[in-house]
Amino acid sequence: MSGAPWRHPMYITTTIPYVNARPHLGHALELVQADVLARHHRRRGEPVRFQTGTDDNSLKNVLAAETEGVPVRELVDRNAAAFEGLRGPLDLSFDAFIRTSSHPGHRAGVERIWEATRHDLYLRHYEGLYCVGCEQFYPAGPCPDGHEAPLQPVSEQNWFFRLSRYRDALLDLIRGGRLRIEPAVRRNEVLAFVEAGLDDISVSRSAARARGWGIPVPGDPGQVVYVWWDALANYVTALQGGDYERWWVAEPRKVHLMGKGVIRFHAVYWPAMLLSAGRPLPTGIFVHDYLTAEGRKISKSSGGAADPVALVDAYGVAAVRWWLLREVPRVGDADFTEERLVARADEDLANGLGNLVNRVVTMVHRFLDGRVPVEAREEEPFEVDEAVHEALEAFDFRRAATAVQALVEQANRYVERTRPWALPPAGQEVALATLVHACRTLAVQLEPFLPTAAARVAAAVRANAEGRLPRPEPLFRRLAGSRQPV
RNA sequence: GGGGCGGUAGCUCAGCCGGUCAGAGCAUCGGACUCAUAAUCCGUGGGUCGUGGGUUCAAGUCCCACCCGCCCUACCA
Repeated sequence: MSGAPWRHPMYITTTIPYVNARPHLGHALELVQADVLARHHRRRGEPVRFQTGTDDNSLKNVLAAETEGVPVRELVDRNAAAFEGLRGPLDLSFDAFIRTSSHPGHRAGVERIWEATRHDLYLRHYEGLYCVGCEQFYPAGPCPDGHEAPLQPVSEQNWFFRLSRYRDALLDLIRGGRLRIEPAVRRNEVLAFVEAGLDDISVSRSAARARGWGIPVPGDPGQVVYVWWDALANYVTALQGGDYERWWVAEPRKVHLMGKGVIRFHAVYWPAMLLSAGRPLPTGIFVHDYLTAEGRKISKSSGGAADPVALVDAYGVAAVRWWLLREVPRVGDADFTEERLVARADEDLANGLGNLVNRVVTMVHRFLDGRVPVEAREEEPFEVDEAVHEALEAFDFRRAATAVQALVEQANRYVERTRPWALPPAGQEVALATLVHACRTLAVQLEPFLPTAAARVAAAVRANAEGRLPRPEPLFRRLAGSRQPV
């Protein structure tokens, strides 16, 4: 047996948003969180698949296209491209981007799952009030979410799924921890919901009402598959060939990230669907809360303040990612303001990290002719690896980012304590070698959070062929006062 | 209607099983330093821990009621 430790593979997904509009900061939050997890686990040597994408088949897309007066295909393509285009500006490292309307294996995959759950499907005549906004039926109006569109009276034959029979199995899974739901508040919510008893759910819609958009029900072309049934399946349909075995069956960790609004679909419907189909289940569900922007709910009308690309253009990707990671609590909504973004970036990145690297490198040049005597290093405990790992295991991105920031503060205190400029040459070597080491550690620790900035830090403290550090240059400019609000 | 979460210094928040838990960061004020992006480091002030009861030798920390904000769920017609 080889002594190499086994590295637990990890499959990380975000939800696939419907694309009736361009992405906003809330989408960026989920993507960046997933990205941090992906990079963190890759760094630990674990195989990672990080997948995201778009739900193209939602009826809301059809309605948005009608409102705009453009073909659905065109609107969906355009907005899906905007989501995929987040990759560059936000420094995302997803391995796969699935679009439910065009992924080569998706439709066939949905059809297979449909067949596999057929023993739990039955036709039932249904009359009810349908809210287009929620894509859901309600016994009576008005729509609890306050969608403006009036509820439509609908009378049709639909396919129903015997969700009711999975109550006990779901409770066992969640209580037993095989399906981990974080934070605990959300877990309790799901348990309460399931304990109260589950009704069978409708999993198809008439094709006419869906304007022919979506995936036809196998053997019943008059119906299309309920969009959630379709969308949830992406987590497995995107896994083609051996990928399905590798990332879904061979017991990797499988973690779904999502906003609190869609927890029921992921923690109840989706596991039940998989149980019915005889397929393996996800192992973890992490639920984040919502963002508001300048005190208001984020919506299409809230304007540029919530446009992640505009924010990156104005302030840089480091500032945007850092705000999302350092200021958003694990539990509870968070209010985004440009003021907070600027303050946090200047405080932590410019005055903290950037200034630290700059002062260290400057001293190396002034006192040591740019050379770093590595063997002289003092064993300062600049260790945060464990703290970061523990925080990320708990999906506590803020605690993890704070742990990295603590290293910056530690190093700055070390400078004040040792005062290298007042030391004799031998002492300067020790102090500066120690500090350069701290900066290199920082570059490593920062990578999952701010990959590009981390690379700049690494380059700033990397010796060239002659063993010299590059000339110091500011790594982060101060943002306060330097930019017009978005 | 039922269930749950939150209400702690000006601001954002930590405080798990009750006893240095009255804290951190920012902001304010004072000091130090000069290597650095007028950056950094040290220290100070400030709070009846939502309200009112209760349990206890001892309660932000447990119990009850109420007020405020929010979430989930249901629909009592």
